[in-house]
Amino acid sequence: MSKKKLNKRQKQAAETKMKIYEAAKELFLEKDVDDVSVDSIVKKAGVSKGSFYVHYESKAALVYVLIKDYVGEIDMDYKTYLKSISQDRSTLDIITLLTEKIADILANKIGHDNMKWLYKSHFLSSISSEPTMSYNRELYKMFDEILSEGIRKGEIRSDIPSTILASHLILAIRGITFEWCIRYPDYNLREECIKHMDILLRGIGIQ
Amino acid sequence: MSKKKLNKRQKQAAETKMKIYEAAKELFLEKDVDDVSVDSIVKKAGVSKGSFYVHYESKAALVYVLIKDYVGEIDMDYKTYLKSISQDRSTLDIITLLTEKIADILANKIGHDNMKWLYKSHFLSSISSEPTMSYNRELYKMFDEILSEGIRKGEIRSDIPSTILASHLILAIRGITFEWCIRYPDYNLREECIKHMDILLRGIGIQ
DNA sequence: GTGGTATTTGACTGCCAGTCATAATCTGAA
DNA sequence: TTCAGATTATGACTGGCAGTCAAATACCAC
Repeated sequence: MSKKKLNKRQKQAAETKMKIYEAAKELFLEKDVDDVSVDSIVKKAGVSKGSFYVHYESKAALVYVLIKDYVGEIDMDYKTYLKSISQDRSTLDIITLLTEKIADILANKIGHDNMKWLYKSHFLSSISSEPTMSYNRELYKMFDEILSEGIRKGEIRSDIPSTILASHLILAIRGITFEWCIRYPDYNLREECIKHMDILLRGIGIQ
Repeated sequence: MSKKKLNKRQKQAAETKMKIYEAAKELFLEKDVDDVSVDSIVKKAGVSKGSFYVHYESKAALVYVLIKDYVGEIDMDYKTYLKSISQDRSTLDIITLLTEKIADILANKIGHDNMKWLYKSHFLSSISSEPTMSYNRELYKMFDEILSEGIRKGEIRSDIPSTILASHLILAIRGITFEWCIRYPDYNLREECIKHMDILLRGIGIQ
């Protein structure tokens, strides 16, 4: 973790690894991950191909790290936004607003191409889905907190545990995002999120 | 469409094409589509590689045809089942039953490996998602019919058109299936479909 | 210093989708 | 019947890419 106490060799190695990471990051922003070869990464990074495989087990392993870091960043964005919402809103309002924010970030910050690739990566055995799918992901915790508070306030049905409800809501957003990835550009992510949530939230509210 | 009126050459060509189709079908049942090379298909079919590309533009084009045919078959299964359900059930019951049937077929008839590959194929630019995703797909029509009948009977909220509701329900099933593809085997498709539908159907019913 | 280790290098392997020049076969018009 | 042209079939070959490996280099600890 600490940058200190590295001898020259270790510094050199860390530098090489970082150069690969940064070069890959830039290239992946330019084009689809599948269209970026390891050769092009090492060329951009100014290191050899053999070096690449010393620092990363495979191309997929590098992509995994990039995704993991990026998901972490995104979840911080969500958290920051959530804190900025005034607390005296209804639970359903908060969920709706957060959902809209998520749709915005997916569509505008991350973008369709990257999202599409991310979803595809879930189907590649070489890349673990853990960073995005883990129930320990910050996103699940956020929804869980909102929902358990909603149950406490009597705004949300209490016959299903908040963690389960959270997983259903996130699953739904994922379903809509999946649909968006495929139907793009004939599909408005934000709009469809709102419409679908309207139905789903009626199903989790107190009737 | 008709088998007649083919001269010797055309018969021969049709035979070759069919041999490729059948060989591919068998191989894809044995292993993941990505692990089946064109070379292995033509070897099994007993034709040359060049011949393959006379009949199919690409490996993806062949897979497309196989998927299209298979989706057609599956939709017929759904339809047959739907007809077998007694008509005097409530709309919500019918939808629940149909959803369970779909989950059964996906999990047991098609199976996890094939479903995973099918979902992955949506992210390959070489393979069109049209057979599964088209709103003209038989599945959408079936849900639409059930829902519009439900609206007519006053069991389903009437502020959203039945076609839109149908798309939301199918999207939800797709979302759960997606989750199942990734979380397998730690995820029970049938069970989760039922639980999610329970919430969603509360949201589309008359309150 | 020096022996051993971490790091780097790039040519090489193996795999696979797709191509192409060539050959074999059939058809239909003359 | 004939044969020129069209269809279909062949398989060696190309190009691109992920990953390997033996050899070279640079560094560290003793």
